[in-house]
Amino acid sequence: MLKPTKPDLILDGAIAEFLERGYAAASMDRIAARAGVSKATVYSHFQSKENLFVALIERLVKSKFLVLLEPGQIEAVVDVPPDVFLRELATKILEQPSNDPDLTNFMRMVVGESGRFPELAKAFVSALTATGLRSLTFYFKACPHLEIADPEATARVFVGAIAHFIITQHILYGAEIIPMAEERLINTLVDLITG
Amino acid sequence: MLKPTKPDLILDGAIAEFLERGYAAASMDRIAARAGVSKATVYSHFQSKENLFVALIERLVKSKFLVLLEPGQIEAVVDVPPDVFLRELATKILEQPSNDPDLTNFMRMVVGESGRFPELAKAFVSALTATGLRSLTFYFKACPHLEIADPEATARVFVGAIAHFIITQHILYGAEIIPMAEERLINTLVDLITG
DNA sequence: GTCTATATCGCGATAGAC
DNA sequence: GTCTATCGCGATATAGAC
Repeated sequence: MLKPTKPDLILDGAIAEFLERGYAAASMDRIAARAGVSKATVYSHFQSKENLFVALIERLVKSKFLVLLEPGQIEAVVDVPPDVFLRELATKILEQPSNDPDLTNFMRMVVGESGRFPELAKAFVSALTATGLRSLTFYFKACPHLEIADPEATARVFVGAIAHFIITQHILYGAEIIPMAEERLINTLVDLITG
Repeated sequence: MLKPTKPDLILDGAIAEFLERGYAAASMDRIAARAGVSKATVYSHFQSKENLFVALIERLVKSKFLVLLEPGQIEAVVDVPPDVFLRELATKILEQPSNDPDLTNFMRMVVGESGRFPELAKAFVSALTATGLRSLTFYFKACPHLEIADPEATARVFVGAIAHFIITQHILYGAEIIPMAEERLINTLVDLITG
């Protein structure tokens, strides 16, 4: 499509503005300017700043950052050795912040606004965390020779260790304070789970 | 002391305001009102909103939330069985959000403002995450019969799994979407590490 | 539908009396 | 040191022409 619709232009401008400044500091004037439309046009499509923000985050949750773990990916690889599969999975997740720098600011905003926008936080958990945990739990159950007593809790440990590593190292700039090679985390995690 | 100083009154008011609304939406008028002083008095002690915010977060990082893991605590218990010790440690950390509800909003704010206040994020990582990891790494090294190949990375897994559980369940309201008893995480984590 | 122009308000920060 | 009163600005949101 050569001519994107105005709402799409507005949402694109809003992404940049909100991700850069956060909800409260984002300006509807700047969003309109970035989109190349007037402020009145923004308000004719989204009735308020809060409406625009909610529509935006829901769009981001549903489309842009859903690639992390697609349900179909895991079921197809039950024949690969578990340590190889888990190592690849961990590597792929840890690469995400480098592949899409927006992801870092997006997580900052979801966490930062979770107290004032609980529904958005829940949408994030449902779409990303819950989906990933469900897939990984399914995989652990499908690998009976791993003898995992509690597949669901084991998935929490795996995802939690990796997600917190990303939060600490990249989002909170811990890489400059307590650096650690990703391989060490991956090796330790895979060894713990596959024995 | 019967009469708290003005700066302390101001900081107390600022805590509530910033934790409730976040940096950008916090109002210097409301902070002054909460502290029971005039706005000019606030500016005479802290030259700007940003200065006040930085002073506040540094105070919170250094004092209020440092109780999580004191360095002296771990060294004294090398004779307790590791599984018992790790279980108690995990339980204590997981209880923190209930013991101090401010902790939840504090973590929301540190993560949410980390892009615009990187130094505060680093102060948080240095004071809390790094301290906790250092203590736990020391403990793992002092338990040679656990045969931990990489104590530092193992500490990351332990702390990361628990911290991410808190973030998902409490900060992002995941408890309503993907509930899980804390015991299951603790059991799984301790079993993985102590074999 | 989209624009320009404006209404209304609260913000961070300060001047000046006491 | 602390107050009252205020400045200048940019915010969200809207009215009305086209």
